[in-house]
Amino acid sequence: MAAPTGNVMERIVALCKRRGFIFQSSEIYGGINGFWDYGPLGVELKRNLKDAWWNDMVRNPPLGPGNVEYQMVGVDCSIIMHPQVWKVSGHYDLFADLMVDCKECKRRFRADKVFIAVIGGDLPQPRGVFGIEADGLAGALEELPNALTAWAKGKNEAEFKKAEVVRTGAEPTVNTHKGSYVVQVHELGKLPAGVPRLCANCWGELTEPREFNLMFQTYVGALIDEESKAFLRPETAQGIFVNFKNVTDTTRVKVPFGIAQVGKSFRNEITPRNFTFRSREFEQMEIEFFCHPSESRQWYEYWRDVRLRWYTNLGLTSSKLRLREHDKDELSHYSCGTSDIEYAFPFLAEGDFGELEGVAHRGDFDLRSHMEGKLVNRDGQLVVDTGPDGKPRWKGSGKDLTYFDDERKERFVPHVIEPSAGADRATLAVICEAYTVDESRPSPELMRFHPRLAPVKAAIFPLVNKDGLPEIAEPLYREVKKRWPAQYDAKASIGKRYARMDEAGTPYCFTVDGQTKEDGTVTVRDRDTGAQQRIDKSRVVEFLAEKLASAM
RNA sequence: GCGGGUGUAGCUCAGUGGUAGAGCGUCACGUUGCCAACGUGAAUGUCGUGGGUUCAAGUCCCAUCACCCGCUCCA
Repeated sequence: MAAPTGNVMERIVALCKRRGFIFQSSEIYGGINGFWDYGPLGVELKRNLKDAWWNDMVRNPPLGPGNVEYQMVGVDCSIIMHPQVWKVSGHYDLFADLMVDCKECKRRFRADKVFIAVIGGDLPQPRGVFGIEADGLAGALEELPNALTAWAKGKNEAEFKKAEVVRTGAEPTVNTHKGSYVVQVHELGKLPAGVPRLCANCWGELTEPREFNLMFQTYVGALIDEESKAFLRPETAQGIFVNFKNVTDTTRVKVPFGIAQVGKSFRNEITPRNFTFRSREFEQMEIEFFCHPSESRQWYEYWRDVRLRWYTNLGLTSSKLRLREHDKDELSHYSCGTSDIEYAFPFLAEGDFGELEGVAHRGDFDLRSHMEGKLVNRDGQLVVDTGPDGKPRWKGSGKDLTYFDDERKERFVPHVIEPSAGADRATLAVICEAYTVDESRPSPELMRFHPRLAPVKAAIFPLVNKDGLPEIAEPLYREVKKRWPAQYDAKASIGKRYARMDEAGTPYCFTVDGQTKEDGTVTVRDRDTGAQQRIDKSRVVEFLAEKLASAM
């Protein structure tokens, strides 16, 4: 076969299509943006990955810090939940961002991050107007001198090129060689009549603020009205939080313990891109780990390390993986620490990494929210978000989600560590990692999946499709496939059959040949090295069991 | 959402307004007897989709969808 052409990612996408790992959703109708299907090999691969996660994290998790045992249990929650869940969790407000676009430079801003400065605002005709991009009004005032300089230079406003900004009283003043002007800085949502919305980048005209809703909406019941509106979950985590009390009431788990869930989530991403990396429908593997507040830091560090190790154990090379601790200004308002586990996907620029999993220290934010109502950060304190009437903006359940620790004789709201992994992203990383081109091989393209993840574990071939060889190979195949996904192939040359298995990532091929008839041995061919050895055909299942077990 | 590029067989891609093509893959038969071997044959196309121009459109024009790249966005 000719050497593969095109860039690495294009070749990976082509192989995924060609061999049935991943197809575009609704392809015969032209596809649908942001949705993908797994084919026969892909579904096995992804299932193996999810099974590995469930086994390693839920059924048989590693020992905790100081070799303590802890409990892990699972749940499987509905995708559509009570709409109040999303209002209290903050998704409803956060996902409905107002955005503005610049009609000229085409940049997009969050409406609450754009401020309009009016110079000489006390005059009927302001001396100048420009936009400032900043986080909050205070930030906008801080940013004013830089924004003014940029505007003066960009719009060639000679008078203001060397202007000085001074703060006197409530409003800043701009001093130039010609005079001094009061500056008013307005929030975009509270612009006085007649003040234009201008871009903070090119000072062009901005659109009206427009709503971007990142949650998928649907209606529960046949009657479509505002009352019946509901949402497809944008994360699996909330199902765990709202079942916290159910789990502690019914399972005898004791803090520290974790609840895990694997399932689909939905987000109306603005720009789905990069193959399956950013999809609108995706699958998550999430753990919410509940612990005493005094131990939360050590559990956070524990999970961060456990999760990173899990990926390396499944064959992702450490040089392409990294753990990135979020900066303070990058943290969500509730988080006391977050690390991303990232992978150097081939579709990213050299040196860039894409998120596989976030491990977040969420404090008591989630359980408290579902007790008290939606929380906001006010001066470093998480308090219930209240409306103009002083009542909670979004009411919590009012249920007691505190935990009584019998050993400590103490009641508290557990802190939460959340390792939240993307099943599709991990699958994609595994595919990218496995994809190998070795021009020295007769079959240059192969998928070097970790044997535990390989969609097909073994292939059984008669060297030729006659001379009594199929009569030996077929029973062997039936024996193997009782335990693992296996394939039988009697067609084409032996080299072509090996090559097909290389592309599917099958780690071992067993070939029945003339010698098998004499001494009962078959050859085992190793995918990665091409090396062969002979073993007795009665040992094939044992051989595979050893190889697949040691691979864990 | 913006700008640029691409879209023809399962994959990779040729195709000058005038008959829809190649290589690989797939399937069958033969040969072969441990690494995409060889021979013979076969199947496979809404030329992304919808309009328009034209005697005639894969080719030109318009719209639209999808994918890739760059912005933007990603709680």
